[in-house]
Amino acid sequence: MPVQLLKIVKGKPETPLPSHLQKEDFKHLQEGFDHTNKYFEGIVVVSYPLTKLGDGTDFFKVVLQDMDDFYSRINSINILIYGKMAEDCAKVTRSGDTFVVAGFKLEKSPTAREDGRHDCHLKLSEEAGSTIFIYTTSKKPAASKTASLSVAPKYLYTPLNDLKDGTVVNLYGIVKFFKPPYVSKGTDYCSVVTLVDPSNVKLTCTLFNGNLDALPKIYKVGDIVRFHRIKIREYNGQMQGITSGGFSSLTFDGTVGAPVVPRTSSKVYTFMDEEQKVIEELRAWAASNLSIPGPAAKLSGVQPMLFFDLTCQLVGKAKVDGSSFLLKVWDGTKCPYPTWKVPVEARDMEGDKVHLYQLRKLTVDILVYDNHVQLAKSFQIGSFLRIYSIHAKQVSAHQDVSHLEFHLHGGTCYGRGIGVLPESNPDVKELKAFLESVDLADTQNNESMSSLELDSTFNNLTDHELDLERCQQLSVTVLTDHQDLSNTDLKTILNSTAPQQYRIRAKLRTYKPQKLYQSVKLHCSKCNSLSEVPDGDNFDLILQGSAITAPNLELHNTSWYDSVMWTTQDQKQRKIAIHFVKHDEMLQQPEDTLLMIEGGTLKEIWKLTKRFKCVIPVRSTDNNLELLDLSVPFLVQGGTKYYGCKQCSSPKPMKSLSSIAAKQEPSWEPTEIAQVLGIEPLQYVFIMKFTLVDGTGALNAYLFDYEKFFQIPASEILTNSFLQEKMQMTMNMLCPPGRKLDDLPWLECFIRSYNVRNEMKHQVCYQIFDTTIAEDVV
DNA sequence: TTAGGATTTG
Repeated sequence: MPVQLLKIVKGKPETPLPSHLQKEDFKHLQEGFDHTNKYFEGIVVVSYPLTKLGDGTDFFKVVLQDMDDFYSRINSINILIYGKMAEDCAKVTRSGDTFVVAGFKLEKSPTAREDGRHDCHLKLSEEAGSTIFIYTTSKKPAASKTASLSVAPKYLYTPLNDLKDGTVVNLYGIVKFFKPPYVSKGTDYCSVVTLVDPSNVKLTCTLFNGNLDALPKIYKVGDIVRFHRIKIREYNGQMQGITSGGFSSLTFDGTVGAPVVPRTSSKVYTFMDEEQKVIEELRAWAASNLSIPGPAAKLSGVQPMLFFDLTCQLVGKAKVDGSSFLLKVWDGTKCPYPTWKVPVEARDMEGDKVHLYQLRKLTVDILVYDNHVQLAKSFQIGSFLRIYSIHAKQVSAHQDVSHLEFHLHGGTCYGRGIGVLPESNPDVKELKAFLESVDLADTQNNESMSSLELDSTFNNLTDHELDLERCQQLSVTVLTDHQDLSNTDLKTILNSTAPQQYRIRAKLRTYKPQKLYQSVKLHCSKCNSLSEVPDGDNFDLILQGSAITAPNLELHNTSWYDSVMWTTQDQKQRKIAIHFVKHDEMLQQPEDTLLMIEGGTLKEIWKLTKRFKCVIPVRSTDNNLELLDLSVPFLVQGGTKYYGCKQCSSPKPMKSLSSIAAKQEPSWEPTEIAQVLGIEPLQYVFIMKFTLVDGTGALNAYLFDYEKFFQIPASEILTNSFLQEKMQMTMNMLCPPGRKLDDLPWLECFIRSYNVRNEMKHQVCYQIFDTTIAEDVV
């Protein structure tokens, strides 16, 4: 029978397809392939009315969507059916049915350019010996002969590039932007969500509901949502989604490898293996195509003048005035800047007084305004909040002294708002564990409290003023050793022979370089050479050069790594191969995985380092995978590029890494990786020249510091704007711009003198050592 | 109905 309707039982056809038929891939529907005994399967996404051609032949056209590669740019194909077969099909076909077609004739499609579908179409007719099997999803059979059909309901999901005005659809999307639910000016809560999917089309949805719980539980950009029955409308020339009757949603964590557990308030929902597969596909697509922000900032990482999201616990709350409300929160870390305390009467502060006092040095005050007040009032003390787009406002109160204020301004621009996170949220679990581990005695003296001290919690103490005063009298640096030495004045040191060690008390009159990023160099501890940190342009050029050679397929998929390869769709048709190193024959979690990449660009490598633990750019030769030129990093981990010394390294092929992969718990430490690869690693170091004065004389001392002096790793400074800011603040504290010598703070340092001789001259130089910035300065 | 992404100016 040319057209057969098949009954579906438990998701499978009751009658199997004839065994001689084999499935044909969408991409193999090309001229030149033999399609005898092959079938193609797809879902009917469009069916046209039955028509008659000029010669009186019946004609029926449907569009089938390839479900194996649902998110390819081209994933649908025109099916043209003629004669009696057209008439039969037209009677029973419904959108969403699965069509299996065999015995078709393949031809170039004259409409491919205009309809964006497959460049071939399939022609079927009884005369040509074609067969069509239809798995119908319609509950109401279209023809009497199918009256016995029973099928599970099946949802059809529309890609975002295929949305039509006035329709109600089901869809999946990755959250690109969202406003957490807020109180609208009408009767409902409102949440605005912008989605994107692998068609690369965006859709902004405006969702209303009187019940906060009925809106999608989105916690961060990158979450994945499934919307059912969302209405599509055109607004300002673009498609827009809006809640319609029966709207429901599921939200999933967008992290690759995270459990696929839907967040929803619905008691009943469908979610099956197929849907799980879609979520996993979307996660994978997002991981390599979208830049999903990394972990949110902690209070210790707040950057002045910027906006940030904070996951925190509510410790106290208080009404301030009609348009603002105070939330006192903590996340277990200490903000490195002086922060303001909003003056509030103790009796107005809701929260556990003892807890508020104990945490007083770790809590920050966040003042929320206008539309956020109503929501803020409703939060329970102790609950976990995510506050989106807090403004870290830098306010100068006195000369050279500033503090940070945290405001959640009115309005909902940029997703500004507050959401309560459930205790089941992984970020909350992590935060709770961290808060429990915080040793309060570590950050403050945990003395017993008097009522007087309790009151002082709410006084507007300006800690930073006290800090400044301390800096005027005490030293802003401290010694880490040799406390028994007494001070020597600079004049005596200048008149002495080298080498010797001294303890000094001096002021920093000036320092070089003034542009702090210029102070970072690379140092080889073996040959003692110093070199500049290569710039990214050079990295990119070398990557481009290495991308010319195609990956060697013989080196793919070995016992210790799995490989994937693809070709870019741009004109260059660049081939990229990624080799994921396995452990115990298994792939590890992305955050534990080391991968090697061939043919990638700087941008692609950068994206991969956000997801994966280590990325090593490589190239293939006839026999081996090898490192690139040592002008580029031999390893990129987190934000840091690790370089090797060109003089002291003897690079080995990448297979040397397999010895680390085989270890019990490979930690992928850069030094260990360097060692097995024959690389002498270069270390990032700060090199600065301090001009020190003490009233008896002036001398230049070099600072050579990996981390100890500034308590900032030199390896991280170039990629971390917070650390740059912190270092600048430290230097401003050591040497405040525009101050008279009298007003400069004292530094206590150890210096050592040493001789530098060449043929022409002899010089005594000085180097600072065993000295660090005082804890309360940084 | 409400909002329709695109930082307050406290």
